[in-house]
Amino acid sequence: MSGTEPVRRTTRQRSAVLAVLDDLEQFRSAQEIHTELVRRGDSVGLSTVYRTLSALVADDDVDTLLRDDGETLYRRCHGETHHHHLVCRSCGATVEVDGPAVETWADRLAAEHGFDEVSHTLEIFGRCEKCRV
Amino acid sequence: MSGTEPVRRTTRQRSAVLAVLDDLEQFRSAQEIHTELVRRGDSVGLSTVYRTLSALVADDDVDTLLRDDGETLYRRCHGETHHHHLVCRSCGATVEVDGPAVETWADRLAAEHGFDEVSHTLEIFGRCEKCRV
DNA sequence: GGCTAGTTGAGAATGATTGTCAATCCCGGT
DNA sequence: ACCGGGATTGACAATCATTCTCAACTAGCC
Repeated sequence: MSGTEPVRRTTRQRSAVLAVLDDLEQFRSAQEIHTELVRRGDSVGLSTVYRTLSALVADDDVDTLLRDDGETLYRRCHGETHHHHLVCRSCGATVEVDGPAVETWADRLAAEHGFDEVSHTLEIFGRCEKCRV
Repeated sequence: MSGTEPVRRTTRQRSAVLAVLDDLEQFRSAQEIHTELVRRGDSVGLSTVYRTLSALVADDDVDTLLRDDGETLYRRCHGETHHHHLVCRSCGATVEVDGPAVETWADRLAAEHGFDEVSHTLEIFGRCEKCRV
């Protein structure tokens, strides 16, 4: 079903958002990305930032992360496959990690309890070396 | 530091919120809990619902869960210790699960990358038996 | 150069959550 | 039972991220 990715035109705004994402290594909120665009003098409407990010997520070009306060963070990821993140709470530095054992554990557990269509979220937060006092 | 839990008085409102939490087996949003209170004719101000839930979370009497859309869900849990949840996406039925291997894996991984003050979030979503078509 | 459907953006709307602050209530002391 | 004061409440405003609206704009194609 589908596979018919809706056509995405190449616009100045879309390119600008992608440029910011490519430059930033950390997870950033839509608001922060918008601010960065303004700072660069390459201003893009806030609505457009949200729309573009949603499209990128739908196309699996960007990863998302839900912060404790419910705000959504975005980041361009390198790994093609499913992976998790080890994120620094202060600076946002991110390490992509695999957790094959966790995946199978979660699936088996769910199956044992009669659940199907299983998915899971797993993120690790901490403080990286550079952010120690 | 601290240990001095601020005193919590016993009020009608606090009891009402706890009563609802005890009756419900699933994760529920603050808004839903507020609505349920009104339905019971045991109305409590929305601010108070939020305040009470925050206090309960601070006292480790209630567990929270962040839904995909960023809304916070609350539930009274039985396990004393740290645990995770297997939650049904349609009906909210919840199974409390342990994941000792995951804990150590996460901690070791974080340490290897020079992170400290590590915490993590892990929730499993699926569709329970009763909710199959 | 035009056509047209996808795209944009300013601002309004939504919805959860938090802040304000005067009125009210719990509870230990009396 | 009666006080007094600090904890608690609640109606409402304020905040904040995110989504919606819709007229104006533009990329890609003839």
